[in-house]
Amino acid sequence: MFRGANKVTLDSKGRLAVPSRYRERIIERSNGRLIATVDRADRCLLIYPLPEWEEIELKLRRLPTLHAAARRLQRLMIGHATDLDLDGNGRILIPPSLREYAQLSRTAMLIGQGNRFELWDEAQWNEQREQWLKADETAEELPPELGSLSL
Amino acid sequence: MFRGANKVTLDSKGRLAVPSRYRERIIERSNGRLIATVDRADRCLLIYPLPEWEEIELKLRRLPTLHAAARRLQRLMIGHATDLDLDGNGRILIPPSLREYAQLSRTAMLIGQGNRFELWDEAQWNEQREQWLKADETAEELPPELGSLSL
DNA sequence: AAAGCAAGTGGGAAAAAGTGGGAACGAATG
DNA sequence: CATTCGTTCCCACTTTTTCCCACTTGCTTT
Repeated sequence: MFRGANKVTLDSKGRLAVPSRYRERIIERSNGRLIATVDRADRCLLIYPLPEWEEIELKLRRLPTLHAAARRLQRLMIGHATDLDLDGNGRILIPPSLREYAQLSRTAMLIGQGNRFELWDEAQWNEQREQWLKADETAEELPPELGSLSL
Repeated sequence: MFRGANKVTLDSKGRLAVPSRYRERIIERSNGRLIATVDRADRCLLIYPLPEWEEIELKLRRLPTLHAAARRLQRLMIGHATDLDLDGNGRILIPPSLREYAQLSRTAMLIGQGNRFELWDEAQWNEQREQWLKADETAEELPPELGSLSL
């Protein structure tokens, strides 16, 4: 699975070199085919190997179409899902609309998150991280699954 | 299936170039025949490959005719359903009545939603999207399928 | 410390996609 | 019956995208 935080650069055409240590795994898992979509809560992108995404898309499509919140989720996630293929140099091309959504400038962070990556603009990633660290978790109400978590 | 958000333009004759990555699939699925109709809730159009639409029409027609809401849905959806054929250049012609309904200007967004597309005026799509993102989902009543969804 | 290799970066050329205009065909009306 | 309006089909141009090649940078090894 994917782990770790990587500083990456988007060139003038919007291309992003996937760190080489992930490439082999991506190619064997999905023949280099990835899907990027938007994150609902944060201004970042989610990048899945195609088979992982297909499972998620199936779950989303089974939700009731007449339910407003479900429809919103479908529109955001399936509506923004875009195919990205690794090119001959191990790069992917982030299309302008997604680049805009995540407010990506030249330097970005590619974060391994298990079955997917998250792609953040570097500045926003750093800012968010500081905020997460500051938040005093003990003061908050934790859902039961979290309270019993042992790290 | 269809995914992704595409900026498209309607020319002065009302023609819309379907992004090439979808064309092959549309042609093999329905020989280039599409059906457009109106969305019940939002000012946008729904565009289905003919076979997909036929299933939906069947479902709609099976709804109880005496139920007022069902009757409304039938009248709106079946009543506005219009044949659209891909022309030699991969374009479809959006008829004036549908263009009006969705308040389509020159630039529009074609959104893949699994078995169909949605066609929005660009400005309205952007506006709606911002609202959806602002909406705090956690504050709402989510159906059980949504609450346990793991993305 | 230098050389070699691997990874990352940039640019250019070829191909494909998108756009607009015009001509031909058909229908409708005077 | 002729003319005009509207629609459809087709061709040509422009823009965008994709693919490929070459250079740079930084690490590793000797």
